[in-house]
Amino acid sequence: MKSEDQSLKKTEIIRRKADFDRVFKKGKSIVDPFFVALFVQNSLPFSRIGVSVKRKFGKATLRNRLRRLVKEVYRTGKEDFPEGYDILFIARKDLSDLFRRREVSFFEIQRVLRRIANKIGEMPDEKDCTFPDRFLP
RNA sequence: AAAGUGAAACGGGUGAUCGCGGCGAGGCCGAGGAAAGUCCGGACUCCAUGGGCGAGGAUGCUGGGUAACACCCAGGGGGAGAGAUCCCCGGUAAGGGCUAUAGAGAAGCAAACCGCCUGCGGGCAAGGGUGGAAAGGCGAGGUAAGAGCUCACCAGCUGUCGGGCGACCGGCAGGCUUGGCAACCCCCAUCCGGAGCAAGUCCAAGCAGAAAGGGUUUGAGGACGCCCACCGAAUCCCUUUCGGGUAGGAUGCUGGAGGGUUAUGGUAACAUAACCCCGAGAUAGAUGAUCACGCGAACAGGAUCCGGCUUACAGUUUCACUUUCCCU
RNA sequence: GCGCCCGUGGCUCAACGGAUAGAGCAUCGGAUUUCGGCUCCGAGGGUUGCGGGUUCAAAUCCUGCCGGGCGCA
Repeated sequence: MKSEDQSLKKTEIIRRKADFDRVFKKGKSIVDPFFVALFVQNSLPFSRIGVSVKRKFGKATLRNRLRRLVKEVYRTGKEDFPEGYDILFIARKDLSDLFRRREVSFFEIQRVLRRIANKIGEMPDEKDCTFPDRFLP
């Protein structure tokens, strides 16, 4: 997959409850001031993302905006993210505070998510399982 | 022109690039006035069905509108304001309860602290004082001093006559008078069966219930309780306990008490008719991002659907009206 | 989508509609002690979550918001 493909289909978003449960239960975590990222391998030739936003984060418009920004960052920069993972971003309180003051732009979310994506790629103990999964349907 | 009152409308434009959801699939459509809070009212679905009583709840001036409402329109009374206008609304001579402190006395044959009068037995409720409230108000007559004791006016009550569908309004007469709180219980009138789209229906997958106890054709049980009718079960019903599985898909799911224009009826809310229009259907949940145009800034994102109410809201526009000032 | 509860000093809780909203812990000051603790005495600290209403009078009653918690499907 090359960077020309900037579409984001339904299948590239974590939707089923079982998938969410799997990430929550088995996923490894990366902690950032704005997000906690959980990720796990998904036996697919591409990655899927999900966003978890608590009701306490803000009102519905704010929660929707965060989801859209995260999806937009992933869509326009898939080459920055490793393939074959389910990645779940959980918004933290510091981000909520900034959101309420409207001090968060697309580029800041992009910067933060790229930083997290690089860390996922660097995780050493995951490499063992990466290759066999590529031959699965 | 200034100050103000009341209605109503708009509320993120244009272009480029990359994207998202739906469907009859190169096309078209794709969040709001509040989508919100979930405070009311319905539609719809299930509880087998019908009726009565009760409990509980809601509403509360009158008439009308509506599917219905706690909403809307018109009217009545009271209050605030200079006015446009705004706010409030059943019953206290059915009963019970509460009215602290202060005060002589706080709810009915009232009471006498200071006081007024006196024939020293007593009489009085005008003045002072207390209080949110002192048993009609105010003025005159009257008297030893006083009092609806008498009279005029005003308020209230009862009766009566007239107007209005009615709430009420107006006139006359009477006897002289009844504190406040029902957003305390209560009374009266009217209305309401219960649960909710995670309702409900179908398909697929999966596990483990022929588990244990109790009940029942002498009627268990049947969605607030009771009663009547009715329905109703022997591997197949009801109930308690323990244990196990699923969290996928379809349907409900959007064309409706729907909008717009015109005409008619009505003071109006609204109703009726004709013609035209079709405007989301997701399910970790679709509208976004970047750039340019000087800035792009409110509250805020559908989840079964409608009618209201309430709350939030940058900026802007329109209409009607009031008061004051100036000019013609 | 429904149903229910709570909000009072820094914390945990009281208060038939009636006086200056109380109690314990905590805080501060003093006494006691060589010092500290314990103990004793005293003091400060409240928009009763916010707004409007009923009432002579509201933490209490009614109502609209705000915040928090619980239960059912």
